[in-house]
Amino acid sequence: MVDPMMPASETAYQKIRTFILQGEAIPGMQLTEEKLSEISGVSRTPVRDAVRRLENEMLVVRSASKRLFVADWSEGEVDEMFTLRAMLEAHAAARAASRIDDDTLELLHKINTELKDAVNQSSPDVTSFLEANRRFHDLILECAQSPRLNKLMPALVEQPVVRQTAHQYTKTQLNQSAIDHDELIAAFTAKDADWAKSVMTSHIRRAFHSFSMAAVPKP
Amino acid sequence: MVDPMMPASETAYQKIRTFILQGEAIPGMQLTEEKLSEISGVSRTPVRDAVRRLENEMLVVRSASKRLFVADWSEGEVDEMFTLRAMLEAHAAARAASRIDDDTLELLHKINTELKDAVNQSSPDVTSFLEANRRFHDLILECAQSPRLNKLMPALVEQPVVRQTAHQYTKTQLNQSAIDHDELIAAFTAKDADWAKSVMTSHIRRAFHSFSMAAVPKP
DNA sequence: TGCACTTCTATTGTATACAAAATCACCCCG
DNA sequence: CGGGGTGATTTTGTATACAATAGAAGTGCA
Repeated sequence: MVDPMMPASETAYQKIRTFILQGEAIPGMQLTEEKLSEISGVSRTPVRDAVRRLENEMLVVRSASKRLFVADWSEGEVDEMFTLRAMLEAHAAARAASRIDDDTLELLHKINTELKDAVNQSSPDVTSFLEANRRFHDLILECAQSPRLNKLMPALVEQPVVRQTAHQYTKTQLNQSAIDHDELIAAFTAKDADWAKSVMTSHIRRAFHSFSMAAVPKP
Repeated sequence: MVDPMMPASETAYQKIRTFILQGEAIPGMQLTEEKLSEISGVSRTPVRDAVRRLENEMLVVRSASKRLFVADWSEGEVDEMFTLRAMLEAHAAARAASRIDDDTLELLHKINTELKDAVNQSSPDVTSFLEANRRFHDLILECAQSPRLNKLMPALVEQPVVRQTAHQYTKTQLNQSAIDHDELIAAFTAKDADWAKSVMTSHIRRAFHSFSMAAVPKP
């Protein structure tokens, strides 16, 4: 599936990223460049390139003495992340509403159908759900045609804690995402920027509260 | 003033950044790693580190074939940059309003006094103005205590076009900034997040329109 | 002339060796 | 037993050489 002749720095980026997102890495643990080059099978030079990218996504952090660690956030930081993501994705949705074309609308519909299929299994296929969800949001971002927004978003999505708790979501919660997406498509079809913006804001904030409940279940 | 034992990658970062921001670099011109290592006096390895940082600030861009160029934006992109900056800095101001302490308030006041001094010369000292302005906004950002916001902001400030047109601002426009800052301080003193947010939004959007007029003077 | 193909050159990518810096462990002295 | 320093070890930083790739410039053939 992946390009076998991928540059080493890209290999390193993907391997390390997966290592962190899949939860093999413990938040706060140290990552030496040496160790990372073993994990990814390339030398330290491309590893350092990969690490710079991961630093910008805030998946790894650097201590004052330049040592690397797997990121670890407080509850407040996760909250702030969702807040910022809601602001920026809502803005993206508003821009997309003004710029969207019929082909893109159709594609969004197709992706959301796949998302629904992933949910409507006897036990929902969370991996496929996350994959379809990512593609849905990425397409909107692309449609917003804002290079700067594209640069900023990676620092606000795909965080390990969030990914891991996704498996605890109920079918009802996953279905609500599909319903939100349908309403977004309706707003896009009407080319109503305000509507799209509002729906996206609700969508992200609801995701945050679903996450909070899954992460810290009340007894 | 600068640390003489600065790491080479930091030297490279500052030299290249200055090279671009001071307008010695022409938007769209190619930057080879070789050339950059000559400019900064270090080898290509630390240059590559520096370039990664500059890429995130979108001061340099990479073509599909990985060649580097000085960034060059359309009017629409500058507009979008100010819009995003207004959103995020307003959010930062709101957070800061809830968290600010007396020492920080006093410091903000002191910085704004320096800013006013820079403006109230027979011919305003634009360099000092920009310096004080930067410190004022940086302090608010720090006070917002959001690591993520801190990571995002560098991609939205200090753009070459903006810096260069700053020298064309009228004394009235520069003074208006000082007045905005005073009102921000008032909002912070009252710990009124909404007020702070509104003032910051107006402040950034006014700056955008001042910039537009300076950049594209109407006959 | 136009256009494919091939060589050459410019530029980025990677590995490795060594330098610098930070951390750690230990020992000595009080 | 504690504190401070000192040497060893780990880790990051830098330079350099070479490999791989993209772009440019020719070259020959129709």
